[in-house]
Amino acid sequence: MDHKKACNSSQELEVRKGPWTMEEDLILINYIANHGEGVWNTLAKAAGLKRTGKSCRLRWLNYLRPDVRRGNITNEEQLIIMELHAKWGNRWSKIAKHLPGRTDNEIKNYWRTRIQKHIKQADHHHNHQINVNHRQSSEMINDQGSTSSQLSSGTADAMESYSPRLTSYQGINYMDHHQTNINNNYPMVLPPVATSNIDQNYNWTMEDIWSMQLLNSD
DNA sequence: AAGAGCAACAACCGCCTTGAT
DNA sequence: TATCAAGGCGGTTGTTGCTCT
Repeated sequence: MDHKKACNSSQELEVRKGPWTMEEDLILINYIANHGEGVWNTLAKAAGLKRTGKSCRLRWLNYLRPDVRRGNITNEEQLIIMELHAKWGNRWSKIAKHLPGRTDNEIKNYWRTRIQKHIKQADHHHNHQINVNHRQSSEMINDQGSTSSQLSSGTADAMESYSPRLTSYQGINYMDHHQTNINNNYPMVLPPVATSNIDQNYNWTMEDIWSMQLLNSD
């Protein structure tokens, strides 16, 4: 009795972390397809996933949802992001609502890794020019005093300063990138639904997985 | 060819809010 | 009204792949 209880509690404590495997993704997709979203902790247990509800929710919202758009942030989207960030600051989920298919996490990463970097570079360059030309008034230029709206005042500079590296980055085929991740991280054990489609040269995509699970669901 | 450094992204963490009891 | 669980959000970190030397 007590022993059984101890075993159960130790099993309950076993929580997986880190990258999701393809198996876990398929379990989550199938479960949501059949039972719907919501009550994530219960969902995680019921689906047999050794993940927290939070982890399941995040994985679904940011990655597995069929309507998630991935990669290739367009120039229009860039402008919207910069405009809305100037308006609202780091309200990523609010900004994401104005970019259909984009997630707050993706926008946040995009901002931090690219836009913010280029704005800082542009500000630095701008400040340097000002310091050279107007040393006496340099105390008026203060990085620490930059608010989000002030940062956004560097928008034009930032857009101008987008490096060739960024341009080439925009040309990256994200699905290829993702396929690489799948090949590296996911075990080569596919569920029965997928085995008939296994091809050594076939690159699996989430679209494939999603369409497969739709075909598989009754 | 190898390794160091960097960029990009996925995922986790902690805090806050909200809703149910 | 107080308490607790779940969800939502923003910040941060870890991992991976690419580029450069």
